[in-house]
Amino acid sequence: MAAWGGLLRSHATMTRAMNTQLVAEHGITLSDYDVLVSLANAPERRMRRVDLANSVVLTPSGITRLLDRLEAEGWVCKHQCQSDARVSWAVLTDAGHQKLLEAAQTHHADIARLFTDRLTAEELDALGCLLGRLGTRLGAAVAADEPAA
Amino acid sequence: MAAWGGLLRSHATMTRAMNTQLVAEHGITLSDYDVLVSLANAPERRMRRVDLANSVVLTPSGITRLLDRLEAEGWVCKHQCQSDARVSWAVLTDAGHQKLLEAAQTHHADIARLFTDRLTAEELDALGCLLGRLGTRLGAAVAADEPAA
DNA sequence: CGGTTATACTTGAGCAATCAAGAATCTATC
DNA sequence: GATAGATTCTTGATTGCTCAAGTATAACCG
Repeated sequence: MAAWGGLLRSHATMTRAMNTQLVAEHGITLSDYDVLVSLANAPERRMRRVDLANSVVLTPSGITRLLDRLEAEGWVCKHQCQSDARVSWAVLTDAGHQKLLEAAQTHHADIARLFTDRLTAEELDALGCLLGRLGTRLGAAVAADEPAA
Repeated sequence: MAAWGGLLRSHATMTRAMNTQLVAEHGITLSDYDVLVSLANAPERRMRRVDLANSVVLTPSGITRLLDRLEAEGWVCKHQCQSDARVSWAVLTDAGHQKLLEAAQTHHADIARLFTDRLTAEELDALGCLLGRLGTRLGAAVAADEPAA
């Protein structure tokens, strides 16, 4: 129970700080950033919108609107799938990748500052492990999807 | 870094599940619930709006609008402070307390199910401890508008 | 085939939270 | 005791997301 409270509070506080900083310094939200990261790590730097939604924990419509913004900025472009006319790929552009690298610099520094200033490497490791298990297992159980992609 | 990703994902997934459940079963959001809990735990079941905002990590205006909803439902009432005309107490009504108890039942069960099904008591304890430290320490550092760079 | 069902995505309406700005009140200083 | 600066709270405009509904395509199956 304390863990839940802690999770709620620490997440809310951190997320707010991170988001504010990203918006102020780079003009993107934390969700935007996460999408850019997901795309950058994806093969050929592209993902189906559905998978993207799953990856950053947003609804399909949320992704549509988020990508609208990113497309308007030229960081992502839409590409129709050949074999399945329903799916449209979200493809990270070079400009988008550039933007990501740019944002990552300060963002990584912020993360490091927030975490490593307050927890030891061991604790961090333990935390990552616990949260990782919670997140993935939970995703499967609750969202009732995601075969551990 | 993995910890941050894990935190983001696990929180997003859990929060969504919890919020959906609370809305569906009790017609309140997770923030609403947290406010009710904070008030219930406060001395005389009342808090200043500023402190409430701090407690659930919302902006002052966010609290105003949230309390508007709660007041409309009769779960909270506004009470002017005698000694300082600026502050208005948010006071938990009996109906509000009743509502909280009602919601807590299923909510606690959900929390327990999500956590204890996936982590041992020891792990839970460790997680709570780590997150607690992150949350509180962070709150002080970042909320104080710590300059970037 | 043709019909049903499932999947991928978009759109309109709505909502909760944010920021920016403002009103009211307290506190400190001269 | 007036004036300047905090502090508490509210309001208007905007944002990012959700839900519900809709379109279009694919897959299954008689």
